[in-house]
Amino acid sequence: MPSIDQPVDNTDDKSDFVSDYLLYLLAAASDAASNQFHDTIRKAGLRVPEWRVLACLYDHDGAMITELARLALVEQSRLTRIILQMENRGLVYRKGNPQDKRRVHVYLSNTGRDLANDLVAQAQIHEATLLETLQNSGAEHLKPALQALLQKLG
Amino acid sequence: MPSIDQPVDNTDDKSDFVSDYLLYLLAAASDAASNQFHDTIRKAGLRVPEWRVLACLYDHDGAMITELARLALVEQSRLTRIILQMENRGLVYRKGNPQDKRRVHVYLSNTGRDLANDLVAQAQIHEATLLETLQNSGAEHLKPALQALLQKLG
DNA sequence: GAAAACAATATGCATTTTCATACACTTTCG
DNA sequence: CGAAAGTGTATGAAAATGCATATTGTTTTC
Repeated sequence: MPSIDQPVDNTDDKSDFVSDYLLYLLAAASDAASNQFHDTIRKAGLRVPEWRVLACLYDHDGAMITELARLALVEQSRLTRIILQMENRGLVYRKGNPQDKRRVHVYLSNTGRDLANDLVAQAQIHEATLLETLQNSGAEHLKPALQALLQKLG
Repeated sequence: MPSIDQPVDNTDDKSDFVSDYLLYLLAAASDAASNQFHDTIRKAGLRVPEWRVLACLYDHDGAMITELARLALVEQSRLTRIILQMENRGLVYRKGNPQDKRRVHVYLSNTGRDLANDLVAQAQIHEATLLETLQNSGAEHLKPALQALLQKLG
């Protein structure tokens, strides 16, 4: 038990603004919930944006760079480089579109697909556990509300 | 109307996994909602993490570096550098704790406080507008559910 | 059917970010 | 007390990031 301590604030409860500010709550909740799973990601040898790309490709194999950037919530030039790295690691491959030679489509390799399957399964387990933890906390409203928000803002 | 186009997917609706994955919904919703306001931030000459720090200090003036890092959702060594920059710009100042000389407390300067007041006011307006847009979308459940989540995971 | 406008991806470069760890100080404990 | 363990902040260096823009290809317009 520290003695000299009279910290400015050791809980968050005195706050006025941020603790009731929607944009903060969204960021903080995303952060808190995701961090739990990010250890799993890193143990699989991936960084978070790479996992996001893998998960998006799981649903949208063959997506274009631009689509994928939007889906995975990363800026395009950054995605280009992430994809190059993932290609070097054999997780994905790129293929030009012969109809429109500007376009580059990205596909999961077999290795990449195995990894994606594995991590998606783990993500679903983690999610189930998380939702269980959140029982009686209004968590049942969470997904629909978030989906509606995305709908309206998308 | 493009003709040669048979894109893999131009809406998000075919997806299986991510579009119903809580961690993705949280990240995407946070992203979508925040991006709206981030223009305001940049027009004020701040980058997003600086605004977060300012907002946290608005509530917790005098917080320690470590506390502030946790509140503002940034890694400690990064916060140290953000604070140094903000100090150089005259937005905040640092003050050692005489009782515990390891600790550094961060305070809003007058300039910083003015800016914080201004931006917090704008944030609240933006939030009100956003919530209005989200009427009948279950938005009224959003804050409580997020707060509960943070409570349980904090 | 050119020229201009637009679109998709890549890249150069300055800056930021991360990670590990150093450093200074404090608390604990034998 | 004094060594060891623990905390809080800073920093060096490698890597990632963002921004503006180049490059290449496509659509539109006249």
